[in-house]
Amino acid sequence: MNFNQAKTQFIQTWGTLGSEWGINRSMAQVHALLLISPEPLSTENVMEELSISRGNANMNLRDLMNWNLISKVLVPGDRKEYFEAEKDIWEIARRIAKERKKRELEPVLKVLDQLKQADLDKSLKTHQSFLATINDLDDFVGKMDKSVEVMLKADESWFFSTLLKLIK
Amino acid sequence: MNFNQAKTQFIQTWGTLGSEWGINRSMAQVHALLLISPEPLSTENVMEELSISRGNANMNLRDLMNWNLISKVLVPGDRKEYFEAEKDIWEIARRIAKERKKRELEPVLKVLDQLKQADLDKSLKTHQSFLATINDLDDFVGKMDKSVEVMLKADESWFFSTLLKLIK
DNA sequence: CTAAACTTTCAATTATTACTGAAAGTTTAG
DNA sequence: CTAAACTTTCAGTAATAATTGAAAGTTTAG
Repeated sequence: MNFNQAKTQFIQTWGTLGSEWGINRSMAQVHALLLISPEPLSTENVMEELSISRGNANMNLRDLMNWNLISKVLVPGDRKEYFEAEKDIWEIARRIAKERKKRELEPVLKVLDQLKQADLDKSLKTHQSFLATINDLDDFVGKMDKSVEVMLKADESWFFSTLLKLIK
Repeated sequence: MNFNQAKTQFIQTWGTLGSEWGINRSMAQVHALLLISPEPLSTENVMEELSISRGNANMNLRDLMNWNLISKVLVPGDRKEYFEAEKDIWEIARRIAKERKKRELEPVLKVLDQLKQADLDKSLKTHQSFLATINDLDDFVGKMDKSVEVMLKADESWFFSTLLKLIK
């Protein structure tokens, strides 16, 4: 396998993985492209490399900025904007975890807490069962949330070594 | 908020969360419905409760079986099939983690390992950068994979207490 | 065996999500 | 100031994913 094949397959694979995890395929591909690029790339570069439109490239670059996964780079003497990706995988994982916690975990926790307040008749089996599930989930999601906090504060080697040395 | 409102909102919320994580909305809703139901439900029950078609109900119930999240229950004297969900949230999390590991993590690891073999010219910056990213990712995804293994072997209280007591 | 009860399949349709490209908006060099 | 260089927006279109419902398949009671 030569470089271009490998590069294409990497971008492809990352795109597929992304879409399996609810991330827009193109966004994941743009990210992959920037991850392996030694130099910052312009919108045009991205358009060409991935054969996508200007609008698409622009939107996904903007989204990646909102996820804190890439940043703008100014090249002196050039009016174009260039983009480069954070390359530290652990840092990437933390930023993704942070965003998903904020966007998904926290809202769900809020809903679960509200549902606990619903006025139920505890003599009914259906209501009991509902409450039990909600309570269990709230507890679990709360622990997940806290775990992500731990991860956000931790450094990589500590985090994995704590986790992994216990497998033996 | 009364029971039916709470129930509807829970099913709704779970469906939304599911689709944010790459899981079909209906499948997540069927799962939510079964999670809070004190009794096993038939395909007809599911169709009525969620106002979905027979085909849709059947497919999603089958998928949930493939994910090991629900199982068939036989009710004596009844030819219909009934379904009940695993209710232990930690067990649910383990089964989901197990499946996603198998379906998504492992294939990606395999690709990354192949990409490491690509024949590259290490004097080129682009190739160096590619290889560095692939290596870092492979390492990281490998650790994630191992962490899931730890989780699969662990029991809940141990797992979270190990993780959480270190936040202080 | 066979007809009723039930489950599964899948082509056609509908809903959702993503993408394009041209126009509008913004910035800056001169 | 203004025209060129660049970025953003968004209505229309295309691609993808999910759903329906009727027909085909399967099982079992009698």
